[in-house]
Amino acid sequence: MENRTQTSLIALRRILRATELNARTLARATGLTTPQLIVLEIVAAAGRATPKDISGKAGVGQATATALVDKLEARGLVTRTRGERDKRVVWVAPTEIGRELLKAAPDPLQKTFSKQFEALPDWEQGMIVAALERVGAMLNAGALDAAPLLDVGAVDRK
Amino acid sequence: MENRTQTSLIALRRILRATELNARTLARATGLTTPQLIVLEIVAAAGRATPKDISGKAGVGQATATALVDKLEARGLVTRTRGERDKRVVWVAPTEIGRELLKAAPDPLQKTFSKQFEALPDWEQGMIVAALERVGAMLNAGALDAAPLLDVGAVDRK
DNA sequence: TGAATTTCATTCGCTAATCAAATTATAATT
DNA sequence: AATTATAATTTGATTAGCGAATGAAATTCA
Repeated sequence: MENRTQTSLIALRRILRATELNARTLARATGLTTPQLIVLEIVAAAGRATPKDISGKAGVGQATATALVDKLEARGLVTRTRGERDKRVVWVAPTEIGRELLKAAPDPLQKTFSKQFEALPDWEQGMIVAALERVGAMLNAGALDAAPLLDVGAVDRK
Repeated sequence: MENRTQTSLIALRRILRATELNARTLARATGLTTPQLIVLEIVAAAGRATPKDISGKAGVGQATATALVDKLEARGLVTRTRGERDKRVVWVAPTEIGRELLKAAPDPLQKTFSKQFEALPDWEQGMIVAALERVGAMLNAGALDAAPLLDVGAVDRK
């Protein structure tokens, strides 16, 4: 593999690691787990959301979304309300406490990044945006590739 | 927040999302979960490793490392051997099957990325490397380099 | 209209990951 | 010899997540 490819992959991994660490820190700081926090953010950003919305945006199954909402509801961070028009749906909305929690625990990584990014000269900001978008496009291009299925052997059970 | 900052954050999220999807795809393809795959890669890259090594490199607790090694051992992908010199330690080493699994399941995301990256004109490659490193540095500015638990699944092999 | 189908949310049963604390065995130190 | 340190494991708990099944409501269609 070429040197530059290697270098770029390493750089990418550093970025991923930083975000992973950040997620854990944030989780500890708020007393919520990362998926719970994500759900709360989705709900707060949208004003209200159904479990189905949440499931789609958070990238988890509906059952999991329900379970996560359970946790948040138990902590008084969100409320559930049956839909008026369509009684099958449940609207999940943040409580005041939920909103305040998000406000009080702003993403430190995002903050750090924003601050530094905004201090960069114009040309460099442009370069970074272009590069990130390029990389994102490249990574998403492969998302549709079929997964090579391997015969790893039977799944063991005890 | 400025527009460009916003744009760059969105681009970053797209990258993260792609890697998450990739981890799941990979997990399905190999029949292993992401943490299991990471452990196998660590072990294979080093030739052999103790649970403590694994714990450090994967960024999980020792108990978790032991549990993950259990799974891999049950599937015949790694072996455990007591240390000769120091009988407290356990050396975890990949089996032939384990090595072959890794060889047969190259990271699809990494592959896609590499292929496209290498097709880029020289100046653009340079730009991307520079931008990624810049971003990595910015994100890591506050954080300590501690736990490299990556979704991307590949530990450097040179 | 009434029956079949679809759509949502939830529940249930199960597996995986993870940690902290306790335990066991071995090594090193005093 | 006794103490302390280190390595791995076991134990007990929580969280996340999936898939299948269930129930309720809306929609389609005959």
